[in-house]
Amino acid sequence: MTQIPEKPSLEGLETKWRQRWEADGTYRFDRSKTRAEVYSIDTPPPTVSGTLHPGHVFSYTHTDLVARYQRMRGKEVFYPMGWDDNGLNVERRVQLMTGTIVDPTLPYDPDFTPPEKVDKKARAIPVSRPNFIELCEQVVPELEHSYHELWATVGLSVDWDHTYTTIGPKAVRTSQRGFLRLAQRDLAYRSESPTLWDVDMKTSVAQAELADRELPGAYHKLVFTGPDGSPLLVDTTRPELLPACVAVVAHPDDERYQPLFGQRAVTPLFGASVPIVAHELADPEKGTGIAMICTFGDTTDVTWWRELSLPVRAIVQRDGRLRPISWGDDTFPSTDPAAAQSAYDELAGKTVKQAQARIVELLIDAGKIDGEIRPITHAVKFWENGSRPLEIVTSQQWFIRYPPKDEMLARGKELAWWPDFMRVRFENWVNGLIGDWNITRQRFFGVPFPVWYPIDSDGVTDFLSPILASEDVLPIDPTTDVPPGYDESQRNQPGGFAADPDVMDTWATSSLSPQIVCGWEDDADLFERTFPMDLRPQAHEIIRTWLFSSVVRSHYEHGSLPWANAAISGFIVDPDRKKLSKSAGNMPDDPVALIERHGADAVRYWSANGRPGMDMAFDEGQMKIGRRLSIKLLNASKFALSFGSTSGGAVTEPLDRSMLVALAALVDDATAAFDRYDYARALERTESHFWAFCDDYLELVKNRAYDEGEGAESAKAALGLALEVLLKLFAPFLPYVTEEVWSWWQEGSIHRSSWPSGDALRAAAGEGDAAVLTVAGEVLREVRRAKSEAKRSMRAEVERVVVTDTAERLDAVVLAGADIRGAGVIGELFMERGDAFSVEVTLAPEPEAGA
RNA sequence: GGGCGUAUAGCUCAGCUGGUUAGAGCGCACGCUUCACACGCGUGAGGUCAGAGGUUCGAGUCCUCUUACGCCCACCA
Repeated sequence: MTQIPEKPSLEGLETKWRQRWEADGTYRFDRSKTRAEVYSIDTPPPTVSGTLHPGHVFSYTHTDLVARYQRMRGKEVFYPMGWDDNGLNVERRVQLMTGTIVDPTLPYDPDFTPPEKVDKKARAIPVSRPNFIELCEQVVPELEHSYHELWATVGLSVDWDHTYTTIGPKAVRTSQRGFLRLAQRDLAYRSESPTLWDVDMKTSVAQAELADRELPGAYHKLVFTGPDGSPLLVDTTRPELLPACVAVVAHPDDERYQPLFGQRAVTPLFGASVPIVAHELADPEKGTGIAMICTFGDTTDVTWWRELSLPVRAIVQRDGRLRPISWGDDTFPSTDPAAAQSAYDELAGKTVKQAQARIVELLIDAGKIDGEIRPITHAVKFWENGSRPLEIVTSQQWFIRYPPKDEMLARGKELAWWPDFMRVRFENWVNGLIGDWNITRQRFFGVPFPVWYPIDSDGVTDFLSPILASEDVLPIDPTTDVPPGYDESQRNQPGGFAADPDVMDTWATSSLSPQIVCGWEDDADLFERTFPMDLRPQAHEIIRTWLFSSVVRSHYEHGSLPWANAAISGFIVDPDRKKLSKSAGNMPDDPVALIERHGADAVRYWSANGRPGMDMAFDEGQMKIGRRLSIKLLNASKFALSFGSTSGGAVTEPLDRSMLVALAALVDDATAAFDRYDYARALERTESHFWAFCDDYLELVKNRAYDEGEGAESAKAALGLALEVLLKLFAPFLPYVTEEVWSWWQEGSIHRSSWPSGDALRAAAGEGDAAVLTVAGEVLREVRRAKSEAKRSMRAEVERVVVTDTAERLDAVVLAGADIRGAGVIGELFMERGDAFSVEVTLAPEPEAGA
């Protein structure tokens, strides 16, 4: 207990209590508790590659509100934090921060240090893969530190002893183990197939990471030669893929082309004879109604290629340039190989974009473009963070088989969604899934596949007979570790082995976050106490990725959901309802500045107004209100305590009992709301109750509390009880100011105290009647109105007040009569029976000025 | 094109299973140095609840359609 300050203030509370909580281990997880006593939270590991913005604070606060509520309800809360430092985004960030780029052919340079200042205009410095990983490992902890600082200041009640990273040894071991188990059950398999490919990052990209962007393009009407030698017009937006054309396709019902099906057409410039085929995905409305199928221009090409069993004529390399090709063989047939070769030589080595420009010139020169080129705008697939459109290349990839859709949908039904309608997003995604989950990334800073491939005596690597690492040696890196039965000298040698060169998709690791934090196989004791978890809080935009893939992994490994509840937060929008983003230029100040300006509690207050699943406008005005509320709590508490609280004393006065009855209803309401993850309602109810408590009850009771005797004792006991309950109800939202006030008169941390009980309050209130305070407040309001209209001070004396009302309500007025007279400075208080409530106020004459 | 959500005072939002004159805070206006708080207190003025139909004794609340916005999915020749 400390002295109540003369002038209570919010300044410095964050630093003071942060340190104290840390020193006392207030939020440390007690792992002696059983599963039933534990509430475990699968925190989203923020990706350290980005920058923190108010949206992060918004949603992470929501989780903390739940954590604090559950803790006060008596649950032992398991609330770790993770950092997502794995993946393509981190690599990109490190590349930019250090001005480097990986060249895997370079040897490790132990003396390499990145430049002090990165010259953004200069070419990136090529570094070896081990050097680059070193850079990542240096940069990432710096990023993590700034995140930790922010979260601690925001007041997240995280147990920092359980922090994990998605690239740390624990995470690598867990994801390698998860992978091996799936591979052993043939649920993970390796296959060569067309894959969406980012030509800048030179890696494949999963369906879940795609984003469409509108790009300008143009229809070119290419002149093919039809079966009878007449022109066959084929519209395309990708003329540069003409050399990769393997067929032309029209809708089976399209009468214009029905006679041609089964015959062949010849491509312009290259003279390749291709079949004319039918498929229902061909749209008679688009272009000329007949399309060329290229390997591969888009995912529809992949579908056609697969379903129509067409050959592969791949021309785009992994760097996005056209590869050299010799025309005239079986793969690239031509009626005029020499002409085809000379045309193609103009394109080889060029980027897709350059090749397009050149081939259009060639086609025009050859008279093979019919009519005008018609510019259009169309959606093109990008990697969500990429800068050039994705291409499709074929390569070796690891895939995870998806479970049958009905099993996945059943899991979605089993999960409690807050709000419930978010389940639909999950179901939409499951129903739209095509193919399996490609978990391979051709990157460097990630979780390596714990796999090698044998090389036969002719030096040919057998990618279809992977050598799996054994679980007990994990984590491993196959590029430095050696498979059983081999030694290092056999690496990349005939008769030896080759390491799997790739790393896992970031979601292949993140999907195991429950297993990572709960200590799957590594810490069976912890796992038993925490898994399956209670809550997955996350944003709705990653339902299709993180939530979905986590459900799949847990379904396979444990035959259960990874958690019982999913709380889906909305995000912040600007006043025009646009999503906040740096690119849109509507990003407000960074969270650190907001906290400095308004205080952590105030920023939390604003966050807490966002109900689960609802987007909310960014509004600093709300933070100001939160700050005002915090200050009010300080002052009102100081006032309530200034009478000397007698906790546990008897509450005997009708007004006091009435207040407690109303408070009990509030507790019930707030508790029920929290149980539905509706923290926003709990706050709103508590807040409005608290202001009414200050305006009416404190005013009504203070004269009596200043006195002595039974009435005063009742007031003090009621004030103490009410303050304790109100502080507890506010504690999840305003952890700093409530802890400060708590420390003035209570032992221990409020955040480890027990959540209030409505029944206990009702027991203390005895025969309380909520109407007493309500009616007293209404009478008081009328008296104030009279004073306000007379432009008199609230302290102005009132000669007499006549209250007209029903008998019942007049009884309530009688019970609070003395308190009303005191609060209103009323001489005489009369009552008259009537049908409607009215109050007649006669003010005392205004004292002479200067008297 | 399909799905989900949102639309209530100038602004940010409540309004739970339909029930008397639609609420709060901010902002605004007018007042008040009231011994917890001027980072305050009091009082007040602001709304055909997006639009059109319908169900009902009764609709902001339920149904249908429309409009606007947001998100997810699909399309991408």
